[in-house]
Amino acid sequence: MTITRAERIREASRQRRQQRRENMQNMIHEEATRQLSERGYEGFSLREVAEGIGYAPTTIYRYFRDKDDLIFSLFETAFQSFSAALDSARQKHTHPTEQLEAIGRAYVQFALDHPVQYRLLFMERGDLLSRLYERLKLAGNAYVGPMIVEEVVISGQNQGLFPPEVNPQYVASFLWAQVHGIASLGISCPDMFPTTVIEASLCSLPKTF
Amino acid sequence: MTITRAERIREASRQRRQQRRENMQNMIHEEATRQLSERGYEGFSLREVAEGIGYAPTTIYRYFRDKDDLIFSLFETAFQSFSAALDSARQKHTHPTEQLEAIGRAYVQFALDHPVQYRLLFMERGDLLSRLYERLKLAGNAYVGPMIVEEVVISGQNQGLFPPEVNPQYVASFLWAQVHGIASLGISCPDMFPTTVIEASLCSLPKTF
Amino acid sequence: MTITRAERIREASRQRRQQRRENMQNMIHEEATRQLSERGYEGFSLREVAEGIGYAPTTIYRYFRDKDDLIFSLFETAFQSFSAALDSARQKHTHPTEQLEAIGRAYVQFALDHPVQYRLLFMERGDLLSRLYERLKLAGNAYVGPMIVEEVVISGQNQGLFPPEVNPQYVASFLWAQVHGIASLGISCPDMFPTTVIEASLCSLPKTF
Amino acid sequence: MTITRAERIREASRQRRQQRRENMQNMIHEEATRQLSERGYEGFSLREVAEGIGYAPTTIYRYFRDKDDLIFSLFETAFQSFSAALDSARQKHTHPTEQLEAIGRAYVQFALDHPVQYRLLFMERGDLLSRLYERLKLAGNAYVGPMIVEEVVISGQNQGLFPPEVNPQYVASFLWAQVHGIASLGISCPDMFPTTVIEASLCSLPKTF
DNA sequence: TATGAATGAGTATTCATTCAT
DNA sequence: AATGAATGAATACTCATTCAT
Repeated sequence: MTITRAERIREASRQRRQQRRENMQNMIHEEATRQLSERGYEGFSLREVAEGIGYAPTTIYRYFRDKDDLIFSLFETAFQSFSAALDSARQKHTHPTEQLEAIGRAYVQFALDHPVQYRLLFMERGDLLSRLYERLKLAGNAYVGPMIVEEVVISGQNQGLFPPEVNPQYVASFLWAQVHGIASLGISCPDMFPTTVIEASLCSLPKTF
Repeated sequence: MTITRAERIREASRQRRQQRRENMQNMIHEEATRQLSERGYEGFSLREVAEGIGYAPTTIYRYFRDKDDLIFSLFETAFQSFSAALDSARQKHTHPTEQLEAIGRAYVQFALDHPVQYRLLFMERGDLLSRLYERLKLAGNAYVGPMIVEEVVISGQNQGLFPPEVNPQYVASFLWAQVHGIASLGISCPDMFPTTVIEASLCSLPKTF
Repeated sequence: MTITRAERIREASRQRRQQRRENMQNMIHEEATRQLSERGYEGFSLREVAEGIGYAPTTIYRYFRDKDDLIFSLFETAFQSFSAALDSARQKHTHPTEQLEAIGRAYVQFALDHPVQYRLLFMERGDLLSRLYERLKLAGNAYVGPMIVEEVVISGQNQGLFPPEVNPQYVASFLWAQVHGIASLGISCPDMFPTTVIEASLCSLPKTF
Repeated sequence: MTITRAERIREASRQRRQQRRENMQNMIHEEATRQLSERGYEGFSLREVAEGIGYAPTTIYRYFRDKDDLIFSLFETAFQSFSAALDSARQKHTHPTEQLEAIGRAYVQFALDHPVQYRLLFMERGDLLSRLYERLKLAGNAYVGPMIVEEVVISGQNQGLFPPEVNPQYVASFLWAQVHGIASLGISCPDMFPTTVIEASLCSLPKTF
C-alpha cells in the first residue's frame, strides 16, 4: 500500500496540470464576461476573447468545445452565483414572508450588479435555461434558482401563512415575473426605469400578498 | 402674390416626388418588418431587405441614413402599434380599475403577438426608447405608450378610487414592471413560463390593487 | 421609332458595363484555372484567386455566387472547349471509322493539353457532369461532348460499317472508357504511363473494331 | 559466443517493444483505412484518426513521420490487397487468355469494391505510385501489381498465343488503360457510367485480342 | 433615382505540426 | 510512450458601407 516516489511525482504533476488548466479556463471566463458586458451578446466573439488574453484564437478551443460551450459555461457559472445569492438571502430569515421579500430584493440586486449575467440567464438564452432546468430536475434539485420561491411558498402554506388553495407553482411564477419585470426594465431601460423607480417598485412588492 | 405656372408645376412635381419617396419608404419598411419577424433582430440585414423588395442594397441608403436609422424607424412604428393597442383597450372601459386591467391584458397580448417588436421596444434597445421618449416629451405627449398608465392612475386618484398620497409615476412604473415581467418571460423563457402560467399571472394581477 | 440621344448613351453605358463585367469574369476565370493547375482541386481557394488578381476576396462574390458557382463555370467552359475539340476533329473526316479514330486522338490530346480541365470534367466532379448532361438532354443536345461518339456509331451502323445488332450507347461508352483510360493514366500517373506508352496505346485502339 | 542473461532480457524487451509498436501501428492503420473510406481522401484528417482510436493527435507522430507518411502506408497496404486480388484471380486459370480476362474483371471489381483505395492508388497520387514502383523494381519485383499483366503477356507470347513481335510492356499498358478506363469512370462518373455499362464494357474487352 | 463595384472588417472553425514534459 | 499546450495558416462566407456613375 505504499506509494512510490514516481507515483507521487506523477500525481503532483497531474494536479499542477489540472490547476493550470483551471486557471486558464478561469482566465478565459473572466475575459469572456468582460467582453460580453462591453460588446454585448451579439458582438461577442471568440477571436476577441483570445486576443484579450493574449492567445491565439485556436487556443480557446483547447478549453471549450466551441462558442456555445463557452457561453453555456458562462451561463452555468452565472446561474450558480445567482442561486447562491438567493439562497444566502433566504437563509438570513426564518419567516416565509420575510424570506420572500429578502429573495426578491436579492434577485433584483443581483440583476443590477451583474447585468450581463442576468441578461444571459433570463433575457437572451431561454433555451439554455430550460436545458439547465431539465438537468437539475433530473438530478433531483427541483428547487434551485428561481424555483427556491416555490419551496418557500409551500413552506408558507404549510405554516398556514398563505392560503392553501392556490397553486404554489403559479404563485412562484407570478412572483418571479414581478421581480423579473423590475430587474429587466432596470437593465434594459435604465433611463426610463431608474434606480429610484426600482427602489419604489421593490417597496410596493410586499403589498401584493 | 400670384403663383406662376412654373411654380405650380414645380410644386406638383415636388409632391409627386415626395409621394414616390414615401411609397418607397413604406415598401422598405414593410419588408424590413417582415424580415425582422422572420429572422429576428440579430439576423436582420440590409442586404436581405433590399433583396426582398428587388432593389440593390445601396438603394436603401437613399431612404434611410444607415441600418440604425431604418431600425429606429421600425422601432417608431412598433411603438405606434403598441400605443394604439393599449389606447384601444383603454377606450373600451370607463372605470379606471377596469381600464388598468384591460391595458395590462392588451400589453401582454401585444407582446405575445409581436415578440420581435416587443423585444425591440423594451428588451434590446433601451437607447431607442429613451430617444423616442425624449422626443415625445418635447412634443408634449408625455402620456404616450406605457405612460398611458400614469394618466389612468391620476384620473383614478382624482375620482377618489386610488389613494391620493402615492406618486402616480411610481405606481405606473410598478404596474409597467408587472406586465413587462409577464410579457418578457413569456417571450424569452417560453418553456419555463408557458401560456398557462402567463394566464394565471394575468389573473393574479388585479389583486395587487 | 427614333432613338433619343439619352437612350443611345444609356445603351452604350450598359454595354460598357457588361463588357467590363465579362472582362472581370474572364480574368477570374483565367486566374482560377491557373491556380487550379498549380494547387490542385483540393488546394483551390477563393482567397488565393482574389489575391492572384489583386482584388479583395469578397470581390469574387460579385461575379460568382459562391465557390461552387465559380467551379461550375470553369467546368462549363472546359466542357465547351472539350466539345469543340472533338467536334472539330470529327469534321475533318467523313468516314465513321476515321471519325472515331480522330475523335479518340483529339480526346486524349485535349486531356494532355489541359489536364486541369480534364480532371475537373471527368475525374473529380462526376456530379457536375451529370448535372450538365441532364441539362443538355433537356435542351435536346443529346449528342454533345463524349456523346458525339454515339452519334458516329449510329451513323456507322446506318452505313453498314458496324454490326447493326450492338447497342450504340454501349459501344460509345466502351470507346469512351478506352480513351479515358489512356488519357487519365497519362494525367495521373505520368511516370508509369509516359507519352510513348500513350502513343502506343492510341495506335492499338483502332484494332478494337 | 555465449549470450548473457542480460542480453537475452534486453532482446526480449526489444521484441516486446517492437511488438507493441507494430500493434499500435496496425491500430492506427485500420482506423485510418476506415476513415479514409468513410470521409474520403479530402476529408481525411489525423485528428479524427487519433480521436477514433482514443489517442491524442500527437501520438500518431510517434508512429508515422507525418500525414503523408501515414497515407503512403495506407497506399502500400491498398496496393498489396490490390495485387493479391489480381494474383488470386490469375491463379484460378492457366491459359494466358483466360488469365488476362480474369485479371481484368478482378481489377474492375476491386476498384468498385474499394473506390477510395483505388482513387488513392491510381487517380490521385501518381507520385506515390511511382515511388512505390521504384522501390519494388529495386527489390527485383518488377511484375507486381498492374505489372502482372506484362508477365502474362510474355508468357502468352512464349506459348505462341500472342504475336511475338509486339512489345509486351506496351500491350500490358494498353490493357491496363482499358480496365482503368472502365474502373475509373465507374468510380468518378457513376451516373454516366453505371453498372450496366460497366458490365457491357467488360464483356467487350476480350474481343480486343 | 438607382446601382454596380469594391472593400475592410469580421465570423466560427479545422488542421497539421512543434515543443516541452 | 504519450500528451497537453499552443500556434499559424487557412477557409468560405456575410455584412455595412462608400464611391463613382
